[in-house]
Amino acid sequence: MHDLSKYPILIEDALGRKECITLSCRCEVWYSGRAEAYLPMGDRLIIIKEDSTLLVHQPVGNNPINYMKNGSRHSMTYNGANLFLNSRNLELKEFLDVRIALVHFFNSYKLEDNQSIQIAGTEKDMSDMIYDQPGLIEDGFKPLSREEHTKYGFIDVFGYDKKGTLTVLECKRYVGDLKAVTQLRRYVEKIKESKGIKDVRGILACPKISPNALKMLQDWGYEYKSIEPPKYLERFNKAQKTLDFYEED
Amino acid sequence: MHDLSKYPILIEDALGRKECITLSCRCEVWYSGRAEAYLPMGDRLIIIKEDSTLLVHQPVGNNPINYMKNGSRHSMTYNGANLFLNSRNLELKEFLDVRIALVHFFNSYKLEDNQSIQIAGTEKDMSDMIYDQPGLIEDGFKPLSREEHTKYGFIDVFGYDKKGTLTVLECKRYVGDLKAVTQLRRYVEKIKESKGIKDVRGILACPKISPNALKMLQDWGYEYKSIEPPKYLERFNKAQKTLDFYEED
DNA sequence: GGGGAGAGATGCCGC
DNA sequence: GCGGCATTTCTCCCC
Repeated sequence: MHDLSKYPILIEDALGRKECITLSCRCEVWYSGRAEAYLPMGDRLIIIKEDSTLLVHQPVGNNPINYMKNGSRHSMTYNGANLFLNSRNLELKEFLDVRIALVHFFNSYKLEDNQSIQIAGTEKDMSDMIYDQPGLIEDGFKPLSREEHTKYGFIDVFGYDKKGTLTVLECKRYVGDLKAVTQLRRYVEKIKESKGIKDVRGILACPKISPNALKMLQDWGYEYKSIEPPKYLERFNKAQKTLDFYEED
Repeated sequence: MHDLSKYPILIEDALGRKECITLSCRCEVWYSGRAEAYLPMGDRLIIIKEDSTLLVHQPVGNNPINYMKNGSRHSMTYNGANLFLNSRNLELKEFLDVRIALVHFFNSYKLEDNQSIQIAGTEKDMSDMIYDQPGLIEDGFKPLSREEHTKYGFIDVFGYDKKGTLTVLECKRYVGDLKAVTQLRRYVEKIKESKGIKDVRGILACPKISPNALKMLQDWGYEYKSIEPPKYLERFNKAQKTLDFYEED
């Protein structure tokens, strides 16, 4: 591990074979691009993926402390004392430089994975649920078709209430905040302007709402409807993730 | 590598020693919590950090495809055919389950790092720059305070122009968009209301602005000022990252 | 702990 | 490519 001279060729070979590289090392990092950053010497885990994505992870925390997006070019050199990992993305004008003083471990391996994740419980699922069960908003609410929905851009749901008043709905899957209210306001005003109608209702549909957001909402004459986002996969998950399932498999 | 029975104890020991774990394996993943998700079988890199953060990375892409935040508990079991990595965070009501069919490599190592990153070129730097050099906005502009906190949010910079008109400034470090304009509008309206003044200017300061955002800004009588965010560390970086620097070191 | 807003946000879909 | 917006956003700061 302490002979650093072998790593430039190991890295080059692994990059050529499009392997996933993991490098645990003591290093310092400079970044220049959308901002300027410097990270003093410490132990980190560096990952280079087959698409040339580069991640530098500290030993704590969710997010990489430094990174380069896919499309970057990486090269490693050795100067007799340190390894230097230089990454650059000329299109994005981003540069990342790592000085490596010590390597704790190195591995590279070709990963085979062409699967995509399936997710339920998003804001899209929520607006779909409201389309299918408009009574969740209120009796007599009639959403317009999805085609017209797309025609008006980014409005989650809109339709007519039982009195025939045009109604704009903004869905949030978690706590409705000030931004959600201003977003709703913008859509209502856009609809008023484009349709030439003065009487348009605005409803914010979310499981919770912050106190300030509720006040602003009411000040502007809009409404809040408490709605839980759907979680379609829940039963599927519970059935699949029991150990019994796999023992039979 | 193909004897999976050893991994539960290896993982347990590594977790006990607060080492950083990297596990490259073929697996499928279930997540239940803020949403519901399922990821079919494929090769991934799993990382468990000393603070119990867990990341599942596919061989491409910037972000983890699944993850658990720090504060989660992890355990691994073996049923004679597969390994099961179960993570749960009871406080956040989040659950992640991994079925591992094959291990490509495993490593754990204690990482020592108590350094923090230094960043320049953020929005805060931008409002500081304007506060220090108010002439960047226009001649005679006099900033009163930074980050004025109001009940409807906080304002980056506000002050008086040379004619004595109260002026609200919203700074964005990149392209100003519709959200930035509605944010500025919200602040201006709040100031008008709380101070009881009708004549308040609103200026959006950013290097670029989207066409729709500019139109909305002008429709409402606000202004756009092109300002580049500062990059204080740039010279420092250029000096430090040359190889000569380290050869002398 | 909740609220509000930035982020080197990222990623997705639309035009 | 840009624009607009959701995100299992994450993170920070402040109340």
